[in-house]
Amino acid sequence: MRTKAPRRRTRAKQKRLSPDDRRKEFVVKATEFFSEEGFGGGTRDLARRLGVTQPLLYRYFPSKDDLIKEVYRTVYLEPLDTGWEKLLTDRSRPIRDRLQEFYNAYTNVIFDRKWLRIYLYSGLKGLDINRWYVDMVRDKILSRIIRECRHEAGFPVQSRPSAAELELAWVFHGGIFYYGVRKFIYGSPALEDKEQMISDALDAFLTGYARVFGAASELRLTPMKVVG
Amino acid sequence: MRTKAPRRRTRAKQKRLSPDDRRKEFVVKATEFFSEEGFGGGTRDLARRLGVTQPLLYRYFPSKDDLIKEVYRTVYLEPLDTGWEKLLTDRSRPIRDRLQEFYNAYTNVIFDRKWLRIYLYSGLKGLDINRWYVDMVRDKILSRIIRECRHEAGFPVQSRPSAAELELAWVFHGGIFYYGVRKFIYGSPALEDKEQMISDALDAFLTGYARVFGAASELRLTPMKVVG
DNA sequence: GCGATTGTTTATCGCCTGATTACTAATTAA
DNA sequence: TTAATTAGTAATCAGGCGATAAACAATCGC
Repeated sequence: MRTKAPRRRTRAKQKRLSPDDRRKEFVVKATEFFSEEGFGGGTRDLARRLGVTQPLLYRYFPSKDDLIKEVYRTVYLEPLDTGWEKLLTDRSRPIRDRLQEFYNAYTNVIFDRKWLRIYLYSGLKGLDINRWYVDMVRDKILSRIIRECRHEAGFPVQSRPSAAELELAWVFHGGIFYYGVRKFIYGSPALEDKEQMISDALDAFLTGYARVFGAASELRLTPMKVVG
Repeated sequence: MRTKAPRRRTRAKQKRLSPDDRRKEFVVKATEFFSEEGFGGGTRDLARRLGVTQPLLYRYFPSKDDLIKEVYRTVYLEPLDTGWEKLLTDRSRPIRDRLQEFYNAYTNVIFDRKWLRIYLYSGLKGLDINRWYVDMVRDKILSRIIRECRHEAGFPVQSRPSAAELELAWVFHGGIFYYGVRKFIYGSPALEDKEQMISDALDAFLTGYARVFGAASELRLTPMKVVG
């Protein structure tokens, strides 16, 4: 049916990239594609966006699902682990500075439309990788933050953070996370400079932590001090 | 298999409900179905779950999309507007009590697997109804909370809340919201009693608000009654 | 140059999807 | 009882899906 026979017409499409480059290009573009369309997006649409034909995808990935797994891998694992743990535990600096710098850096990574959308999609699918990520945040970030808070307050740090402490840290962390969701997924107008938001949230968290857990006893006491 | 026809072999499936009942049943079950499967879920699977055949859906809804719209409507609009605004602005009670009670009630509604999942799916789709909901939270809940905080602190309340104030309220609100996401979508173990979490988050928010925007001494942050 | 290798496309398969039509049978009114 | 109405089903359509096989064409070793 096509204008096939008469002229040679080398199709402009054919680029014949090296396998490695192709593969990387596929994963990068697939990440953009699936982050917008969801993982229900079709392989034909994806191929069209890539400027190649659909079966070519199957030369590089055995199945759509394998491609998706690679997308998860690059989204979740690649941008992580950039020395954040050391940053958080460097007690030569004030805890507030450390937390501000950490959350500046952390949000520079995750406050990205692609990242956030893929994260939410995978969360809705109930994927293991999502549970792994949540556990990682709890164990590598929040638990550490609480330990630093306890150290700052003169509490014993060898004991595990209490459920209530962890929960308050989660609310703080989740509140910051939700700022990104509002801005980059809901398209809500960003009401303020990101670092200012983090600074204010940090103030609230640190003073709140001191208020809720800063009583003399390590046992959970309801805050009894009535201010003024 | 009713006691109706002795021989006839009436198929057990046929129930012939009244149109109103059927329709309502369809919407309710469709909400459950789509909340789990996402809106990419198939009409045949939905029909199977309903115990009817797939074409019957099209007798009650012109298209799958119309059914989905009805699902949104019942999820978003039905459980809302239960006198929360009055609760928030009742200045005969301490602001902390009001906020605690409000968030207890609010989370009783939205901390529901169905609700949260549909909310997130619709957010990822970028639907108008989602933007409407976010605007509603901002204008009807957060702005009001800030106004009460300002009143409590002796600030002028006629001026609009500043962007920074609104942002701090969003972080607080989003942190609470994210608790529900963690618990009901990610299946993360709920670390603590919900109302205790709200109480602690409230302490952090109110203390933080006072620290960031005003003199802490002028805010009454803790409940009157002292819990042993 | 030439053949071998391999990146890329064309054509297609089987299955599933949303939606429609024509029929069946339960209910209602006379 | 009987005829009209309508809830519900069986059969099916056109199109899209993921995936495969075979044909084509760009590159590389020689």
